[in-house]
Amino acid sequence: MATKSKGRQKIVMAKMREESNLRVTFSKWCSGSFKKASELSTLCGVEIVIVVFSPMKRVFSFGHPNVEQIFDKFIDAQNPSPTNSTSLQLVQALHSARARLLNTQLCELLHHLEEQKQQREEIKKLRKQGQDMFWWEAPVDDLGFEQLDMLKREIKDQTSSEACNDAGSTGTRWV
Amino acid sequence: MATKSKGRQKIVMAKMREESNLRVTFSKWCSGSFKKASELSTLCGVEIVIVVFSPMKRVFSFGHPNVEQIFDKFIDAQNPSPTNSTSLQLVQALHSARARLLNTQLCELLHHLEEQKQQREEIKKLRKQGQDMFWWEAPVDDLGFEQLDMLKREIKDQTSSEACNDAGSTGTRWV
DNA sequence: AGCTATTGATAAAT
DNA sequence: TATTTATCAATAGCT
Repeated sequence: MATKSKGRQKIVMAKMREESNLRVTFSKWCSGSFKKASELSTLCGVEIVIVVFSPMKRVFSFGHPNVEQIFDKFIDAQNPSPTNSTSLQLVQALHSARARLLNTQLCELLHHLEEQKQQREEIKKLRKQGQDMFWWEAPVDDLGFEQLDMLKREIKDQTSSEACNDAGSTGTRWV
Repeated sequence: MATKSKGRQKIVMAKMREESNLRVTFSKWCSGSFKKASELSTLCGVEIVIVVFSPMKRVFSFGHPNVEQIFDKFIDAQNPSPTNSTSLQLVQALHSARARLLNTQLCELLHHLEEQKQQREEIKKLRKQGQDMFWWEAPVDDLGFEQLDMLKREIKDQTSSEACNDAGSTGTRWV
């Protein structure tokens, strides 16, 4: 009898036109990306954080092992003492990304950005259609305003006093 | 004649013992992870940021297209007006990660963390050896204290007033 | 930093 | 939107 499937087929690296496939593809690639990050973390014993804004513009992320710190930090809402500087580290990292791009990727990045300006506008149209959500779009529990406000204050504390010391002690640098 | 290579071999998903391979593996997997993120961004037209702390504890990152915004933001150091909320979005993302882990990954994550406590201690030892650096360890230019202080103030502005509005307008939510 | 033989990831179909 | 299948893509071990 005939084959049950054509198997994986080569695809063009461009914005997917089929909106129905877009959701499935995002789900698969997002999962795959997180898995790869997890494995990189395991193999090399390094810390990694990924943040993705889904096609539905919901923020989705993976982190290891720092997410655990943040988890502990906010699950213990009774004790809002800023003991780590994860948020600050992220800002540092993004900052360093600037320097890295300067050295190696700026031209390439700008090229990609040029190509995708139109594509982003298509996304806005798609978003308006209000599709049913997949698992990765599922809503999560709200913390409310008290926790939000606490988070704000926490960030302020971290960025105002012990920032440099924390950065130094972990071997990271402001670039 | 015999084959030129054994080809890819299966590996155990655990901290690599050979320190010499660790560097190469990190380089390969880091590149692969960034490439995958780039492709996810292209295929699905989504924004993605990756931050990795290398075995040498240097921060390394990839972002698309947000890095460009941050690039512009800090390259234009003469004009410290906070016009976007990228840093805030990152904090939101990490916060949402907490809820996601609650739902699906907490047990698995804690299991991994348990396994890797010893491994992280080995990393500290390795770090002290002061190895030669690979390309991904190359130093980047420093910005100095003025820019650092500006960054701090920028974050404060973003987290103190327009946070909720920004989150709402972009479709993201505090979880 | 390049080469292959393999393993691993995933597009299409169910 | 989970599984299965047939491919494509990433990379471990060498050089």
